[in-house]
Parts: sequence; structure tokens; C-alpha cells
Amino acid sequence: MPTKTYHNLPEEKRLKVERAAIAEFAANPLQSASVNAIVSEAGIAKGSFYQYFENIDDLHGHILSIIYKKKIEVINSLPLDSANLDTFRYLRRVLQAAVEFQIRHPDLASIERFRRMNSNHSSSVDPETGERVSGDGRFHAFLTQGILHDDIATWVDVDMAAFMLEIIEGGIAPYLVERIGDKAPAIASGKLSSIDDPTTQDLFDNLMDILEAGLARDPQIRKDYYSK
Amino acid sequence: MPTKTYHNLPEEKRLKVERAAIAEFAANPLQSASVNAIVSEAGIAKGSFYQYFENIDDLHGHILSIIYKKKIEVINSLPLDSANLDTFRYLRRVLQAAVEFQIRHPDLASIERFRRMNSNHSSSVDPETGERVSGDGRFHAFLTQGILHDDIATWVDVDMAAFMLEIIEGGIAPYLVERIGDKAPAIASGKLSSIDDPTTQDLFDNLMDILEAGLARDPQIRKDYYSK
DNA sequence: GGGTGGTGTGACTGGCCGGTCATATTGTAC
DNA sequence: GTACAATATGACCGGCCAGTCACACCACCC
Repeated sequence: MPTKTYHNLPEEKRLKVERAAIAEFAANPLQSASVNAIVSEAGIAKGSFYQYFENIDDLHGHILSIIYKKKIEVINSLPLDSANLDTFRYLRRVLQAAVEFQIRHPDLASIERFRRMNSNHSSSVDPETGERVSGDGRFHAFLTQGILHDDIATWVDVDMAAFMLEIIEGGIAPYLVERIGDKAPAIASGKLSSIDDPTTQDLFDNLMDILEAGLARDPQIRKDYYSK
Repeated sequence: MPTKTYHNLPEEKRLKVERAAIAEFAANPLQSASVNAIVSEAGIAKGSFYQYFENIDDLHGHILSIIYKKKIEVINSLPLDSANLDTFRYLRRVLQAAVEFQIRHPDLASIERFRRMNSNHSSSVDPETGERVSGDGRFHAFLTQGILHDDIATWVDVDMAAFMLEIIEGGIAPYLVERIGDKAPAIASGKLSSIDDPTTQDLFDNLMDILEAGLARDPQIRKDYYSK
């Protein structure tokens, strides 16, 4: 955790430090990130750095907490068309948020990617329930609920599917952004939301159709496609 | 490329160097791998290292070529039940190979994972055809063939699906191995093939059912499940 | 004025790094 | 044996690193 001294700093100075740290962590994994590079980029003395943070891991953790907040912001910025999303609308929303985050904060997304690859535990077993849970458990809960609501096929191995969704969520955002191509800057600048762009939504439709057909108990996907 | 001197070395010595290099590259990404660590682990002098390799990237490239060969070995070790695999049997085989490789050569798999994450281009556009191709193009070709054979739905966005399969192939192996659990050592030691283990095959069935239902033109998946 | 506590500073230390090179050793051909 | 090439060696160099610390600065209070 950053020191009290750091929290007392004028916001402008804190932002300079954080911008420099984000640039460094986006370009190098924590393992090979350099304190010297950060302090010189931020324009502060090395001694000051160690008055603000215990070490570089401390700063890294602080940046991760910023990423977490920004993610919530992005999720909340997406329009919510209904209070109770059905199962696959919820999944779409989660993936949409990942893409929107990638566009609006590519550097933060890059830091997250470095972190994911360094944490090599693919899943863990809950010591209380003895249940196996992949990652943070979001998709696990999503799938369990989906089965309860008769939206997801009961034969689906929940934990494996959760893991699959997790790696898709983590990996597909940069690809989709590349596909979106020249629209990305407009979305990044806030002039456009990926929600309102038909090209982007076509890609999402296709991805969701594949996932929904794969997971749904009674897939209705594209059945009209061949009858055209 | 390693020097002539290196190729002239007695095999035993070369193996010592390669073992040390593999251990180092499996534990650290190329960026933060250490020549000193490798030479001390291999028991050779630093000067010798630079008689064998131009630098650490040179050695890394050499190890990658070894990985490539071992992968082919693993693929060829899988039983081939038919000369012409149908579309989804082929996909199953590819994923099976990834898992078998992860079990038999976890260190090599880890090196590959580091490499994948460092090469950050998610896809590229072929300058001749103008066609977009994900990764090495294997899955792209697979899906195109699948559509021609009426096995895969024509509405599937081939390139996006190829990218999705690629990240699944790259990410799911460690997870499946963890699920297989205590069977892995027996498979690693060659006493058992993952093909012959029912637990492993159940997991594969489930994964393949999800993928097949998601991609197939006329999914027959588990339709008997609910009629039981 | 003087005292005190919070903050800023950058030269310095010790360590690890990649890479070099003069020298030593070994192998081979005669 | 001699001569010559191939190979092995580790001390050494300059560079970058994380982390420290003695000192300087500044604001506030008495």
C-alpha cells in the first residue's frame, strides 16, 4: 500500500507518477519493469519514490486497484436495457465491457494481460465447499444460474465452460478491437460507443451465436439463416 | 543459429546446455532470462556460451526449434483411427495433442506460453490476398474446409472463430491437465495415454460438445441427453 | 529567533547483468 | 617430437539495477 505521504501529495503530482507507472507496466511485465524508468519519466527523485511506495510491487498493486476502478466505470457506462438481463444478454454485456475497456484504456488492458499470464494457477479448489472454481468465479456463477433458469444445457461441465469463457474474455478483446479497426479511435474519444456501431455489433452477434449455440439448452441460433 | 562449434559438441554436453536453457526459459520470459544462470546450471564457462551462440536470443530460437520437433513427435504418437478424419474429429485431435504436449513436456509448454504472450499481434492481413488470417492459419484452413464439407455453419465468421479456437487451444491445456490431476504422471511417464483414460475423455467430450454445438451446421450434440 | 516534523534529493553501495578477450588446454596432422 | 587450429576458461569491463542515507528544504508553532 502507498504511504500516507503519497496520499497527501497534490493530485497533479500523483497523476504524473501514475501515468509514468502505467506506461512502464504496460510496456514491461512487473518482473522487468524499472523503478529508474518510472522516476525519470515522472520527474521525481528516486528517494521520493521510496517515500511513496515500499517497492515496485507496492506501486504495481496500487495501479491494479486503479485498473479495477476504471473497469467498474466502464461497465457502468454501458447502457442497461433492462434490470434483469437474461443469461446470454448478461454474457454479451460482460464481453462487451472487455472490448470497451480495451478500446478506452489499452495500456491498462495490457497491464492486466501481463498480470494474467504471470498468475499461472488455472483454477483452484474452494477449501470450504471442496468445489472447483475457475478464476474469480464470475463465470462459474453465471453458468450455474443459467442452468437453474433452463437457459444453459445441464450436461455442460460448469467449471470447464467457466474457464473457457474466462480465457475467451481475456484474449478476444484485442482481436475484436483490431477487427473494428478505424472505428476504435472514435470510440476511445467517447464520440461513439461500441454499442452503437453496427460493424462492432455484427462481430459480437457472431461471437455470441457461437457461444450461445455451444452452451444453450435449446439453441434458437440462426435457425432462420438457412430457411432464407 | 548455433555455431558449427556447438553442433560438433558431444551430445551429452549439448543436452546439458539444452536442459539448462529449457529450465531457465520455462521459469523466465526471454526478456528476463539470464545467460549467467544458464551457464552455471549447465556447468560450462561463460566464454564457451558465446562460442556456441551469438546471444541469448540465438539459444532461445534453438530451443524453439526443439519444441517444434517435440510437438510433431507428440502429434505423431497419437493413434490415427482413420486416414480421413472428419471435421470435428480433426479438431479433437488438435486439442488432444495440446493436452498431451502439456503433460509430457510441461516445461516446453511453458516456454511456448511465454512466447505467445510476447508476440502481441492478434492477427494479420495477408498482403497478397488481402485476407485476414489469425495466428498460423491452421484453424482458418480447418474452418474453411469444414464449411466446404457442410460440417460448419456458413454464418460463422471464419477468422474470428479461428482466433477463438487458437486462444482456447493455447489456454485450455494446463487447465485440463489440472482436472486430470493424479492421472497426469502416469501419462507423462508413458504408461498411459490420455486417449485411453476415460476421465480425460469425458472432459474432452464435454469440451468438444460445446465447440461442436457452437460451430456445427447441424449439431447433433447431446440431443439424446434430454430424451433419456 | 529556534525547534520540530514532514518532504525532497541524488550521490552512493553492492549486486547482477551481457559480452569480451588474453590465456590455457586439447585435438589433430605430420 | 613440432606445429597449428579448435576449443575452453574465467577475470574483467561498462552498464543498469534496487535500495539507502546524509543532507537540504520548507512549513508551522512557540
